[in-house]
Amino acid sequence: MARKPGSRADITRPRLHAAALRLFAQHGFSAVSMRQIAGQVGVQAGALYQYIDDKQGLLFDLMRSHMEDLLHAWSTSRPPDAPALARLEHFARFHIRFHLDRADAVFVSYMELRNLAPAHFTRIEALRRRYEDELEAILRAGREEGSMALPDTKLAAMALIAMLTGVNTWFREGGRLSRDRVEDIYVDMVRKAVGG
Amino acid sequence: MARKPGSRADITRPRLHAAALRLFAQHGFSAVSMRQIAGQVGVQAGALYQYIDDKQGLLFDLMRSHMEDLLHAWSTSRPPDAPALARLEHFARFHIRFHLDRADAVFVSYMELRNLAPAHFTRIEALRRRYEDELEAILRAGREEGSMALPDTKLAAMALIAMLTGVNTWFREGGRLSRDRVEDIYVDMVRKAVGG
DNA sequence: GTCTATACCACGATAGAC
DNA sequence: GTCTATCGTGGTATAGAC
Repeated sequence: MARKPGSRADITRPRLHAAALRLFAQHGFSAVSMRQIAGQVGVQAGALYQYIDDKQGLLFDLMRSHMEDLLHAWSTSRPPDAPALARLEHFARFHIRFHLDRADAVFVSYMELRNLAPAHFTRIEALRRRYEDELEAILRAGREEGSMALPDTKLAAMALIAMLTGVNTWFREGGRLSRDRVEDIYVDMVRKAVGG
Repeated sequence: MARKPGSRADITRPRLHAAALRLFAQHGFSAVSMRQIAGQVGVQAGALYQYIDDKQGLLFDLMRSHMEDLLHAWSTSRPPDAPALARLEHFARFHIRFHLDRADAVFVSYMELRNLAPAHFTRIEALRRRYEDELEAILRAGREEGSMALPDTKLAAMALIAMLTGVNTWFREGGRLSRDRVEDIYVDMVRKAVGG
């Protein structure tokens, strides 16, 4: 599609998404005004409606992008064939890294679900469920192999994801522990937690 | 203090707290208006200012009550002297039960920290830290006893709390698993995760 | 202690000029 | 594609009657 003279959509759209994500993460969806977002982008509030249907649709776009990025990144990172414990370790390291790299998107995607319209909520939940299923498949494989002792793989998947995502709540770059060290310690706990 | 004729403060105050907690949990602090809260309480919005300084102070009161309830409940539930692994199991069961019983307060206290004034934030964080320290003390004892293998007790405490609190995000009463069964499965994972 | 009434301000979203 | 201007609504908080 030819770019019209004077068109700046390819600059403004990413700026809009970046500003909205940062502000929603910092103050919460309802606490942020379209005028605030527009101020960060460098346009007037009315101009934003070239890119969104309404404020709530903007939130949905941000969450969908995040979940699709997550699923895509995992699908290209996932190791093809390996023992389940190795795949579990790979998942844990992938999860921690991906989530630490996108703290704002993670925060918004977990905290603002209640501000989605029901139809949008359903679609985001389906994407999240697909990701949880990826972990659960590894745990089921481990149980079948006999390398993991798990009374309930669904519940274990939820427990492990909560634990791993929790890194985001306290980790600060430049703190007492490096990312790699944190990863190592979590991997150790994860492997032991599922062990037979 | 003598109760004036027509005074209904002892009815209205708890209703205010209950309504605010439920609405904040459901829609988010910023998305809820004083008029909405007043409607649930059965008074006009202006009347609420007999009980609060402002909306933000109401949020702080709710969070402080929750954290003080938590610390008090733990201090009366905590077993005096026992092996660290037994104390850890007791903590895990206490944590899951207490948090499932107060889903709204837990949700608000974790999600709305960003809406506290800095001075209030500091006080809530101090209370939360005291609770985390209770778990960390158990983990340190376990390491000294030799019953737990933990490279970093602070990090392990954060990981376990995130995992246990995560039950709130998916557990539904009357679902596939009973509370007791969920507790058992989590306790099993927690014990294994810290194991030597 | 609660009411009605209201001051004052900001919100999301749209219209029409450029 | 962005601007200015604005519509209609609803926000927090307060004042003063009862």
